[in-house]
Amino acid sequence: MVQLGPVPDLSGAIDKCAGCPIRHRAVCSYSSPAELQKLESAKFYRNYDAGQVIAAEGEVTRSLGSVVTGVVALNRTLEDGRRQMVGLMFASDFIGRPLRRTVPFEASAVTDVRMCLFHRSQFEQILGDSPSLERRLLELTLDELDAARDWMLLLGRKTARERLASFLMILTIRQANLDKMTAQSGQVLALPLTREAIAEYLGLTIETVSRQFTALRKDGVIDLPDRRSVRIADLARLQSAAGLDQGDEQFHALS
Amino acid sequence: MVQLGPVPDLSGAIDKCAGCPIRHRAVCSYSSPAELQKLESAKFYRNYDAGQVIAAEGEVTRSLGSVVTGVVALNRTLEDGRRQMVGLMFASDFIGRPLRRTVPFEASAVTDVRMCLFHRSQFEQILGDSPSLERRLLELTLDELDAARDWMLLLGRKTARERLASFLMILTIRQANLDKMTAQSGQVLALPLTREAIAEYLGLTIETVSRQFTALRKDGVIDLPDRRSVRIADLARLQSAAGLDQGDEQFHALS
DNA sequence: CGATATTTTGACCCGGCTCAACCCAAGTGG
DNA sequence: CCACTTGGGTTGAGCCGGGTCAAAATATCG
Repeated sequence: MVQLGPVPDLSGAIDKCAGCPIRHRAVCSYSSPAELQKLESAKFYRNYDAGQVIAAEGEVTRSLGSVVTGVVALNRTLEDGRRQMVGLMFASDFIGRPLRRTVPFEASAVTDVRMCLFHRSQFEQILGDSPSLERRLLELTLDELDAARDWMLLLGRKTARERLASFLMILTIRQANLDKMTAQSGQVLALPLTREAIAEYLGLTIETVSRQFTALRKDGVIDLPDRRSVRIADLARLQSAAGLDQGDEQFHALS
Repeated sequence: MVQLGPVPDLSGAIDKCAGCPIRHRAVCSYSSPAELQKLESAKFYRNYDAGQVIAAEGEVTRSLGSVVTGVVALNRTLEDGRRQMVGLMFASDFIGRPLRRTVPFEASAVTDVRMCLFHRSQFEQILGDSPSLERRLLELTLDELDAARDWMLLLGRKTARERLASFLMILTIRQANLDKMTAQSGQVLALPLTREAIAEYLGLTIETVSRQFTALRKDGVIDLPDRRSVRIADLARLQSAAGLDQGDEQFHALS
């Protein structure tokens, strides 16, 4: 089902940073042309199929880099198999920790994924004399920490309904921002995650996620045109179902 | 009950960095003597009483800095009052986000606390031309992100018993490291947190925390000499009660 | 069109929450 | 010195939201 190990697909290794779709938001977005030159010669691309494991839990990783397209999930697992997602990375997000040998979680491709990668030692070397790279990495890490803290509130205190509504709100706002629009009722979301992945994100079971989808639909908050899309029928009610009324900071900080 | 606002206690503003107890672990630990000079002239100390709010949720903060002594909790709150702790900071941990105007959580002193602070604008300026400061801040932020992810696993998937055992393990290892020892059975912990704060940390109610303390005691895993201390009667069983067997990465990464 | 995986729905159960009472130590004032 | 208060902690009884187990419904794919 799930294929292990990276596929050494080097197609597109000749791509230029200049035309890169994540050029203005990724870790390299503050880099000068000179720095970009160094990064450009060090980088390489790799593609992963949906479901593929990018890095196993505890594995010694030799490379790290940015998501160019697609969605990557980070998961932690208990011995008995209980799994909790601890990170969900979209285009321009940076995966892999400089200054650390291993990753304490599993990274897997949720959709087909294209990564822009560096060998760790090489990246750390460039990082060492590139303050702009380091500054951007610090910013990205702070953003992730904020997201993790919102997520902790969700996991620790919210009901199943609030969790699912929060998740849909996050996706809605994110997509609206990407489309340079404001979120609004009628908006249609393409869900990149399976029910199982959503359950892992929310700290619930698949069954509960499914029931809450049904409940939100019956309440007229959302429509479910098909299994992989959601139409936001009533954004205001979705937001209040998420346990956050307007004016809350969370949904402004999602870049 | 809880006193709002910072107490302008400037006692000890003349302290030198050289003799600082957190000199070798805080954000300044990589700084050269020249950089330290700049930091030294910009810093100031402030003390807070146990229970005092250091920064309110959403407040525009004008300063940020390191915990010198004591323990600080970061909490997020839902409209209806449900609270979840999202950060627990000890000596040498850094609080406050450079490059951000507001904090999205409440910071409050769990014990009496002493902070080494900087005005935000001044700190950001120094940060701008001090790669060693920025490097250390990145490391500290990455460490916090790791801790946040472990915490998410706890909140999303662990039982009440596992949560409390995990919390006690974390405190045990942290204290052992501070004492330059290895954690072991017989070790006695001074709990800095009330039952309420522990419940906020663990995403549980006070009652459940109390019941789990009793259960662990009855099972011979811990002793409770008094309400604010715990004796680790059987470290191995505590560890397995935490849902992590030996060899797990988590308890090595706690600095 | 089977065959397999994903999702939904149903029935039942249980761990942790709620509500309430009680305990205990540390003030506090008469 | 003692009655009373106050705040934190513990314990008990009962309930309920979300988990578990099972089966049906609905994709998806050779």
